[in-house]
Amino acid sequence: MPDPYRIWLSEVMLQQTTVAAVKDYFLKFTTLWPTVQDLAAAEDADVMAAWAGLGYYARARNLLKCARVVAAEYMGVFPSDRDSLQTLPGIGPYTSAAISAIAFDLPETVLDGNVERVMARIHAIETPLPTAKPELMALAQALTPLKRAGDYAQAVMDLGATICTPKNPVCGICPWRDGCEGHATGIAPELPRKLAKKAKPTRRGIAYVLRNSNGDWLLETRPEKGLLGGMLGWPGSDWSEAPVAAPPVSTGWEAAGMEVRHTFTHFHLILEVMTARADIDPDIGKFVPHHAFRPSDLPTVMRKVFDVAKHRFE
DNA sequence: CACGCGTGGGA
DNA sequence: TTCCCAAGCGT
Repeated sequence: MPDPYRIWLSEVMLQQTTVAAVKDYFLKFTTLWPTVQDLAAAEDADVMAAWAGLGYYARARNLLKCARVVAAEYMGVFPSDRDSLQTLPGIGPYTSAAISAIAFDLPETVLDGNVERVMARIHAIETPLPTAKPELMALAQALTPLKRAGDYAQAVMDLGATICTPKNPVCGICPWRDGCEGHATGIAPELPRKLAKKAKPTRRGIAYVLRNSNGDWLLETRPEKGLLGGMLGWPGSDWSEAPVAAPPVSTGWEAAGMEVRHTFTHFHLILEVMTARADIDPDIGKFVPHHAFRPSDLPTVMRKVFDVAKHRFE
């Protein structure tokens, strides 16, 4: 049997994330924390730092919560049934089915974006997502085998990731081409249809990068909830149309000269970067010693700020 | 239940 | 440059 801990970890990392992006993180996590008990015993800050750059940071917070529940209430043994799995933090309909099927060989139907796309195409479903989801689930259930449902699920997901791709599907080499109604009618590449998305607004903000005379960096741990929750970051203004400057100390701030641009799920952000050196005790955050500071512990937008600011201290 | 929540890569 | 995403979940 595959190690349920590793299946769970990989499935959570793969939520809305490509295999290429996950690979190194999976190796890092399994090296640092080989078992769910090891992960459960880890420091929050270490787990968040190890997750930095992978995005959707609520996944990391829930990952740790889940590990601690499994360690404390399940004696370190993951449950095998969907219903129990789905009560755990960060495990929803997709992940519970994937763990049941892949780790425990139970005949659960795994429905992710790949399976939705493959089902929509082979059955030529023109109903747009998310409306079509229940229909696609029923079609996926009808095809799920009683044996090796996990292998089957991974095969369909691999098909969706490599051949039945969102754009430019390679129908010429597809093993399901003959039975594919979408291919027969020539609309496969357009499926699944989706409702139009909202445009992303642009917000602005100011980030403050402060070092003291020891070379330590002023950073804050962001609140648990919300954007970049629980992650390290530079103190700054709010992010809005008209940000209100809020430097952590009153001193001679200088603009770094280059803006940082970053796009989140639902808005574009343009950050002005201000830098200063001062030994004033700040109200916000705390100085991280020079030797303990690793830019790789920061979420990507904060690492971009560092990349712009660091030249000011050379 | 619609929305908030990251990132890097490809077209 | 800009847009589209990719193995979803929580609220």
